[in-house]
Amino acid sequence: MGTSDTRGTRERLIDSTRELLWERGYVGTSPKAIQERAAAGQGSMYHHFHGKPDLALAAIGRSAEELRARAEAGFSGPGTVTERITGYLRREREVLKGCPVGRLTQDPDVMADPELRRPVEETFAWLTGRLAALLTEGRASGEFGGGLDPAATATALVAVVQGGYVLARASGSAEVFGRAVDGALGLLAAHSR
Amino acid sequence: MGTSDTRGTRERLIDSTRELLWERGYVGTSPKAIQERAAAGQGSMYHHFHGKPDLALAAIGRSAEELRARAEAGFSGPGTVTERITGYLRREREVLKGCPVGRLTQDPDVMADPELRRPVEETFAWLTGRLAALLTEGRASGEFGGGLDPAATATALVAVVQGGYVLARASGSAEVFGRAVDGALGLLAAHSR
DNA sequence: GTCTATATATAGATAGAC
DNA sequence: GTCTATCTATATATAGAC
Repeated sequence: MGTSDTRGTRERLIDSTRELLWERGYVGTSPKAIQERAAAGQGSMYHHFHGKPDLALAAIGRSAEELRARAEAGFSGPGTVTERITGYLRREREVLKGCPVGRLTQDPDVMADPELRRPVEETFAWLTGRLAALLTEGRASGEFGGGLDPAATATALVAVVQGGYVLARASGSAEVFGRAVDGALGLLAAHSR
Repeated sequence: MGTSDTRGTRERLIDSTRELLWERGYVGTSPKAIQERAAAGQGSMYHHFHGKPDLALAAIGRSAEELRARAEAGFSGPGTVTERITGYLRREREVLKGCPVGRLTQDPDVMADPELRRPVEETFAWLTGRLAALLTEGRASGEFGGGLDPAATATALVAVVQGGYVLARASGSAEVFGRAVDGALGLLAAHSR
């Protein structure tokens, strides 16, 4: 994320909030911790933002945007649908840190606030829809059999990624994430022609 | 869970801690909130438990035990392997509340404490192993093709459940969980003979 | 824009009376 | 076993000087 000194206080505050939300969640993140990590004072933080929720909104929006951009980069690249989906699933991730957006679904205060919740909801709706479109494309081109349900399969694939993070964190091993993905790809392969 | 008055203070404290850990996580759960929900005083809580971590340990152990028992009930029942796995995946769940054990993987203070973490780790190791054994059984009996990788597939299935919770919470809709499960079962069906 | 002072509420406990 | 008092640290700000 690059919390460099040249970024300006406002940006550093957003970055440090993103990191802390990722590591500790919303309830576990205090203004003081944000300030310390950003090397900013109390006054600076409350000058640039109205408070913790306001800062969290900026941070969550940024993380959601980044997730989307990274995924889209893989989806719209070259290759068959299977190749692009495989690339997305096998892309390098900081698996043991979990998903910076997905983890927010476990934060009651985030989910209770419509403003904070929206980016989370939209991110997964977009991601699932995008994968479903790819699968539809693959079915139309004959890459997959007609029995494949694009919407359900797309949802399952996104779930494997999110669940893969959970299992990796539970076991303390990034390999488990790879195993979940391999399992999903193995099943998907059975649907190929 | 039944926080009835007849259960004894100690049990009520464990129950209310389980509920709060489920709803708000470890960091988001205060001793005061636990006491209020259990209708127990400060003194009672610290008489029965050494503090928040001690109480959390009892609560997490109980939840892990319950998850395991419920899963095993479905796994060891009658029917083909596919039927039993389908039964497990489609079993009724409080989907929008998330998984009481899986959500703990997002709690940094739980994962940082080896004692609190162990039940979480063991639960998913057991669950994945148990499903892998079932899939191996199904492959041996010819229910699935030889190309199916039991360990990877089992991991993917557990991930679909955990990720299904995440997506359901993100969208605010329990249906999404069912869609993820349907997608996984659709893929698994392609591996059947 | 940033800093320091100040303020209220809650977290997470300990001590000792009953 | 349970209750009340007390305690220190932190959460989450606001106010006003510089």
